[in-house]
Amino acid sequence: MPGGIIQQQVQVAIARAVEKLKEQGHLQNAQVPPIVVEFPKRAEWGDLSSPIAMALAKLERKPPHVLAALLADSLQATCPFIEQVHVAPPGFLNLVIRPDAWCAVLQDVEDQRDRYGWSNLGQGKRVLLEYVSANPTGPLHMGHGRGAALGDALARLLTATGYTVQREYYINDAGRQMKLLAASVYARYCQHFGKEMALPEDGYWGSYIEQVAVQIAQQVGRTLLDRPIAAAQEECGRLAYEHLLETIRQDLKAFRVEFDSWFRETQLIASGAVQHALDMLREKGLVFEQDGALWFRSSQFGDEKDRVVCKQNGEYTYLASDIAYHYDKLQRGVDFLINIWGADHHGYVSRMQGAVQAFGYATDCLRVVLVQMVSLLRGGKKVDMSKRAGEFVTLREVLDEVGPDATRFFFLMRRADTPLDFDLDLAKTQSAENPVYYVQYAHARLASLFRVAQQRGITVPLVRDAPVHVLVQPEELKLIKQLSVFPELVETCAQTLEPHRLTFYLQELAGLLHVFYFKHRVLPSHVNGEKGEEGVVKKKKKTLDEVQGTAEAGMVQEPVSAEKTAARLAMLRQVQTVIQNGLFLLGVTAPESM
RNA sequence: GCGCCUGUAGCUCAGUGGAUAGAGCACUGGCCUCCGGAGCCAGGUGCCGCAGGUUCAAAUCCUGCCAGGCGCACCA
Repeated sequence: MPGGIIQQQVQVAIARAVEKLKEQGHLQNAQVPPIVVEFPKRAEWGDLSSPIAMALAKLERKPPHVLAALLADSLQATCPFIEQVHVAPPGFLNLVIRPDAWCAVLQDVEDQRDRYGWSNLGQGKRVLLEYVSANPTGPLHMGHGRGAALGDALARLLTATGYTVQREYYINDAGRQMKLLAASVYARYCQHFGKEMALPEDGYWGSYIEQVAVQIAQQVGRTLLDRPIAAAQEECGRLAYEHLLETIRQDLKAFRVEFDSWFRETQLIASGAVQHALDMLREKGLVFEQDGALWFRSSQFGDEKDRVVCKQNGEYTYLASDIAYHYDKLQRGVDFLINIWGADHHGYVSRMQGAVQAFGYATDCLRVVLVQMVSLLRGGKKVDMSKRAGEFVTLREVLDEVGPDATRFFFLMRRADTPLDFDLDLAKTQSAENPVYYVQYAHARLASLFRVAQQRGITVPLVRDAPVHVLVQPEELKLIKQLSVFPELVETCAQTLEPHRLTFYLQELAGLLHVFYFKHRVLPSHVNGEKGEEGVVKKKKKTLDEVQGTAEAGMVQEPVSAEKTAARLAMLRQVQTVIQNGLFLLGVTAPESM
């Protein structure tokens, strides 16, 4: 697993050292455990460390510190960029890297620019990513929004790591829910013209139903009033479906979430695909009749019990459609499927994986990401939402209130499988407390710095033209090290399907930048420039209290040479690139100014 | 009752076997004559739900229990 460019080199060096021990007969085992290289938790343990000796010790049944010492000697002797190697109990290898070696990271970022962090991990494997897939029976709510943000981020991450991604929205436009929608809208339509008509008891009560009914009334006038109820309802259903789906499309567009394909359940049924899928299962003996219904033997695949696929009344269940749908997806020549579902569907996972298996595919051809609930916080209190009464805050309302950037970032700040409290007030605040602004501000601040530099006639040099070896301050090295981890992080996010890690990474990176920026000057000061020399900023007498706030930083006394200015500008350009790349993968904009 | 998910600082949460477990918020006190103060610094808090086990090493893996959420339709 490729970490930063330095980590990779260290891994290679350790691997060579291990081979050498083998040749010298210190190791009996042919097997070499994975070579882990990581940042140690404490600065005094060096720049990088590896527990490799402990892993080897286990296989070799030798004391870890002995193996560690042997490896240390070998590394010390052969690796010019490793300044020192220490062995710490019980057998850690702690490495001090020559500070200027880290500059390779900056060159790496500059070479790859907006492709830094991208990789070919997926080797072009085809992934079909299905997300949102909300029923067209109402506007999108916050839960859908979370799924949308997650799906879009995953699509970006998977694309960036070398997968070929198709984004699909599955439209459940058949079945009971659509009938209820039709009846509900028809009732409101009739009521609009003063004709009495009761809403179905378990129908849709939301006020948006009335709005749709009014739209339909304007569209077709009174023409449906005289039609037989069944036909009129069907027509209402069709029109309502079109309106609601269009609303969903527009909401998603406003959220900057796009799909490559929209797949309709009714098409699946009409084409006979559902029947075909069930026939195939029947041939395998995985479908049987009982009590006048048709059942899928899902219990053979870890489900609690068998499930009905065709009801007594001859209609397919949603499961039948979904089985056919997943078969269809698998048949399209993809390597695996990813579904993003609401966590309330978790009981459904084993059934679908069963279906996948039933068709002869491995269970891991289908990965399901479950997304937990979203609650809205306003004024520190939860906003009541009753889906039954159709009273919930829609995604659109939140988008209008806080904008797509903050909304996306907030949805992605938590792991998918933990419930999310969405703090509306926090999402709207424009200060450091708001993580989105904190990160975006870092980007804008750099953009501003480069603008000022340009105004002063100072160009931002390329890394190869900059004296980057002068970057030795702790704040500088921390920044560079953080940049070096980015490609590995992107891969981890893609592999675990967990974009939230990226939000944490970006907050850390932004934090490191702000600290650096506070402590160190980049451009030559012109306050002191009255003497014509850039450099030392005037020291002012400080009280003890003030020293507490600013001291230790040492930034007030620091001279800014032309070299440092050039090196820092070159470095900060790369920081900006990585922030930009990271935000891009989350679908959040990187503003030049705010 | 069965299944899935979650229990980590006052709150919200990171931490895919490594060393003395972290961040943000909240609270307190500081820091702007110059590159964006939308920023920074300094203060402290933890039987990592509980109990066993595996391991040189466990918040992390296994088992059991406790608590919360969700699911257990011929609805989607």
